[in-house]
Amino acid sequence: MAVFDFDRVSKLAPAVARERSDSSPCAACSVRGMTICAPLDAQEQAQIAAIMSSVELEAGAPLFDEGEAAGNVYNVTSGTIKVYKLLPDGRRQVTGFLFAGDFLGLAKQDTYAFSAEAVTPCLLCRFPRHKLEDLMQRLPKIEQRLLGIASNELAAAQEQMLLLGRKTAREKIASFLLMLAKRAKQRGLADNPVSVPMSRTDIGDYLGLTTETVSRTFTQLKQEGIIQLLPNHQVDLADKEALEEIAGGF
Amino acid sequence: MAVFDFDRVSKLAPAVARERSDSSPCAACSVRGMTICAPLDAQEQAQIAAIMSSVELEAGAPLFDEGEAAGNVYNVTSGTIKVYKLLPDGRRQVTGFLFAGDFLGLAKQDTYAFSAEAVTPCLLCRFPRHKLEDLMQRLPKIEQRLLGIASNELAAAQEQMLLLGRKTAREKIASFLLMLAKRAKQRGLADNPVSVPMSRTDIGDYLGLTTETVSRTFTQLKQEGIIQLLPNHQVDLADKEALEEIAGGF
DNA sequence: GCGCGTCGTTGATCCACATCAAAAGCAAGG
DNA sequence: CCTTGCTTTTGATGTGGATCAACGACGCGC
Repeated sequence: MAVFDFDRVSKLAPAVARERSDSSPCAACSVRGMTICAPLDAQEQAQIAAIMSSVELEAGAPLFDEGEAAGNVYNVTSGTIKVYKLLPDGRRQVTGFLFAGDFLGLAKQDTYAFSAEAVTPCLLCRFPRHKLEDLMQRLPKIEQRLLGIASNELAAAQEQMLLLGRKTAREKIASFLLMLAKRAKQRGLADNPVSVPMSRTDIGDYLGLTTETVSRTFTQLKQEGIIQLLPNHQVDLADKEALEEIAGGF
Repeated sequence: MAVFDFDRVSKLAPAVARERSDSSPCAACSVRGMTICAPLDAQEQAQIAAIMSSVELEAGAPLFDEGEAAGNVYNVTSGTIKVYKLLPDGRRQVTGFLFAGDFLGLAKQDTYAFSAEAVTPCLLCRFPRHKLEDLMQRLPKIEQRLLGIASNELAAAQEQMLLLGRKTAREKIASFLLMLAKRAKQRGLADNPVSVPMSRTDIGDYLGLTTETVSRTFTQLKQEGIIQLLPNHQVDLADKEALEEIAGGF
C-alpha cells in the first residue's frame, strides 16, 4: 500500500546484511532513502539505530495478528509481507503487500488493525513504539516523515477501494500487475519482467476475487499476448500499453 | 472515513454559527474537541484561527476535484460531504462520507487524490495548506494530531476494503447503517433512529453496489423487522443486535 | 393544488464471477 | 526416480447482484 516518491535505491540489501545488522546496520542499509530514516543525518541515524533491532522471518511466518497489542512498528528491508483482515467465517481481505523500504505498523489505538505475515523470507527493522514516540519528540522530522507515509498510504487505499468496488476482474488483474511493476521500479529493480512472489490465493484475497478467477484471467491475458507467464514467479508485461488501458477502465 | 475516539461533543453547531464565524469563530465551535484544534490552548487556537476562513456550500456543490492543486485543507463543522473517485467511463467509488468534526484534504503530493462534494448544505473551516504547514513547525501538536487522524483513517480504509472485497450486499448495508449510528453517537447525536442524508446512488457507490440492490436490501431488512424506513431520511435500527450479527459476517 | 422532475421501489432477465470438481504442474524429500 | 502434497489450471454448473424497464412517491415551484 505504501506509495513512495523518493529517489530510487540501486539494489536490494544482499544476504550478508543479516550478519552486519548487529554492528552498523543502518550504514549498510540499501533502502534507507525510502524509509522513516531518510530525512535524518548521520548523528540522528545513530539515535534511531539505538532503539532498533532486526527481525528475520521465514516464508509464511506471522509477524503479528489483528487485535494484538501494537508494541512495535517495522520497516521491511527485504522480502515481501502481506497484511490482511479476516471475517469470523474465514473470508480474508489482503489489504496490502509490503516490500523493501515499506513501513508497517501505524495503529489506530494500541492494537493492530490487521494481521501481518511473511510471503517470502523477510528482514525487517523493528522499533518499539514508545521509544520511537519519545524520539519523535526530539526529532520532529520523523513525525513529518510518518505523516507523509500515512498520506501516501491513504491515497493508495482510496485507489484500492475504487478497484475493489468498481473494477472488473480483468481490470483488477491489470492494475495489480502495473502496481507491482511501478513499485519494483521505485525500489530500483527491473519493472519488466515483474516478480510476483505471492500465491494466486493471496492475489485473489487482495483483489476481491477467487483463485480460479485470478488464474483464468492470467490465462486470458496470456492468450491475448498481453502478458507471458515465466518460471520463478515472474510475469513478462509484453504489452504494457494494453495493460494500462485495461487497468484505467477505458 | 475518519474514525475518532474523542470525547463526545454535546451538540452540533446551531445555524447561527454561520454569523458568528467572522468574529470569534473557534470559541463557539461545537466540534472543536474532534478536530485538529482539539489539543491546542486558547492562545494557540488564536494562531490557527488567524489562518482559517470559513466556507459555506449548498447541497450538491463541489468543494474540489481530483487532480486539482491541493491548496487547502478543511474541517467540516456542519453538514455531510462525500469524497469520491471516478473511472473514465463514469463508474464512481465514494471513498468516504464526512460529518461535523471530520478532517479533509491530506494529499499525497500537491494534488487531491479524490473529489469532494456537499451532500447536504455544509459549513467548513478552510486552512491554506502552506500556512498550516508553517504553523505546524511551531505547534508540533497539530502535526501529532494529524498523524493520529491519518492513522484512524487508514484503519477505517482497511475496514472498508474488507467490506468491498469480501462482504455480501446484506452485510454491506448492515455495516453501513451501524457505521452511521456509531459516528452519529461520536458526534453526540442520537444513534437511533439514524440520519441517512445521502441518496441510494451515493450509498451504492460507497458500498460497491447499484441503487437497485441498495433499495432491495433495505426493503428486505425492513420486511424482516430489523430496520424501519422513516420519513426525512431517517432509519430506525429496530434490531441492532441482528444488524451487528449480519455486519460481522457470522 | 397541480404539474414536473428527481429519487426510490419493484419486477424480469442476464451475466460475471463464484462454486464445485478434477486434472495437471512442480518442488521437496526419501 | 518416484512419491507426496501443494499450487495452479481447466472444466461444468450455479447464483448474487447487475442490468433493463417501468411504475410510484416525494418535494418544489408556480
